[in-house]
Amino acid sequence: MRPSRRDAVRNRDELLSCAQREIARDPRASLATIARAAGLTRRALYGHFADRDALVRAVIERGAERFNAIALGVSASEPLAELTELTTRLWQEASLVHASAAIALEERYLTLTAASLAPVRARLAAIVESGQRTGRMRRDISAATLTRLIEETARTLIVRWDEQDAEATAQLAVRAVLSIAGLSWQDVDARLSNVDKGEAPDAR
Amino acid sequence: MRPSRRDAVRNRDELLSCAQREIARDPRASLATIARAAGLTRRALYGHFADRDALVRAVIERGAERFNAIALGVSASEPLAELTELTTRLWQEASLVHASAAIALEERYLTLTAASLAPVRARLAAIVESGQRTGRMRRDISAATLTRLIEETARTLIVRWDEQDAEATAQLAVRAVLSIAGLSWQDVDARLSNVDKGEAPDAR
DNA sequence: ATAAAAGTGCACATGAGTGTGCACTTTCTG
DNA sequence: CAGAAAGTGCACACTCATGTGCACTTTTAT
Repeated sequence: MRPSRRDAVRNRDELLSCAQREIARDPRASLATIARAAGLTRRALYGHFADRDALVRAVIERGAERFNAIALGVSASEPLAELTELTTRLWQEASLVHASAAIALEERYLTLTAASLAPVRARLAAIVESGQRTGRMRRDISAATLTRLIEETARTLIVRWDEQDAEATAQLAVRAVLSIAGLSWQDVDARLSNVDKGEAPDAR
Repeated sequence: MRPSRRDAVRNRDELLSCAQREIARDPRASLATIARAAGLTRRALYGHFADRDALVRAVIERGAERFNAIALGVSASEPLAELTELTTRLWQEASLVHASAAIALEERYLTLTAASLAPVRARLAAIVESGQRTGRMRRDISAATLTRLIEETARTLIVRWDEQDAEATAQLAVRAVLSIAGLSWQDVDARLSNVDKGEAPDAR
């Protein structure tokens, strides 16, 4: 009655990351596909997860940890810089964002997915609040709506841009998000041209 | 051997619009669901369309006509006004945009969906070209990329905003699109405050 | 009113995905 | 090495959606 085996732990982990990847590619990836990607049989998968539902929930909870790490990892001197950093970090986790967006399409996982995204959402809401308060972000839209708008914009860019040039696309996402935040394109461009400058002009 | 019956034509049309609506709601709506929504049996549906594929293609082609009408219907004195009008018109066809986005998720219909969207895309590309040429839209992003970016932004707003207040949401979509086009939020706000003014300030 | 068109209500075959049982083999781990 | 844990390979039952056949009823247009 030994507790567990190391390779089993590895396999479980492999199943989770393969599930995330396959679901990101196709929201209704079959368990057979996922198991095969992890180098296992469909039957073996049931040794780790009771059913599809349990697997998906585990994937979501796994994502929640990384989202939490992302939320905690963002800190800059000023709201627009924080927004830039948050966008970039999320871009680096493209597959995770993609999977979480795909899973959230199913009514059944809406609540849990929202919970998993909570830390990032809270961080973004705080950034927006301080951005509006200090006059660096637009004020023609309420904080709640702007937060949602930025989230949707970032998600769209990350999920729907399969281009080859990752570097350029990440910067495109930042440009889009800063524009949505209220900056004119000249301000966006200036901000991204001299990245070394600590201080940046406000959105006026 | 009479050619057809009027109610049959009506039913076929009803099937098409119900299919569009149901697919907008859920991309994998079953034929039973669609037929029921149209007040028919699943069996009767097969009297109008050979199979699911034929139905979906008919839905796409039906959408193409309306997209074409939208593309032709947009004309204003100046690119940013045209962009505003195009966004508003697409917003009014939210269900169509929604369905077309859902259908395009399937590899199999990508080409046909793209063809159906071609007129609107061409119109948008022309607007962006003239917007950049006259200095009213951002120049830090290539015309092709900006066109795509605006399209994705508009689609996201239209598809993912199920709010109650249609008026406010339509305006939100316009604000987002104009911001993506390069305007500062103050310029966007000024432009939407006095709608009566024919001429508007450029994006500088 | 009547005949053809349209639609109903069943039954059936097919295919894909899920979840389980069971005998068997492989692979860690102490 | 020995034994338990993990995984394989198969069979099976179940569900859901698609597509077809056929006898039957309803509706429309002439």
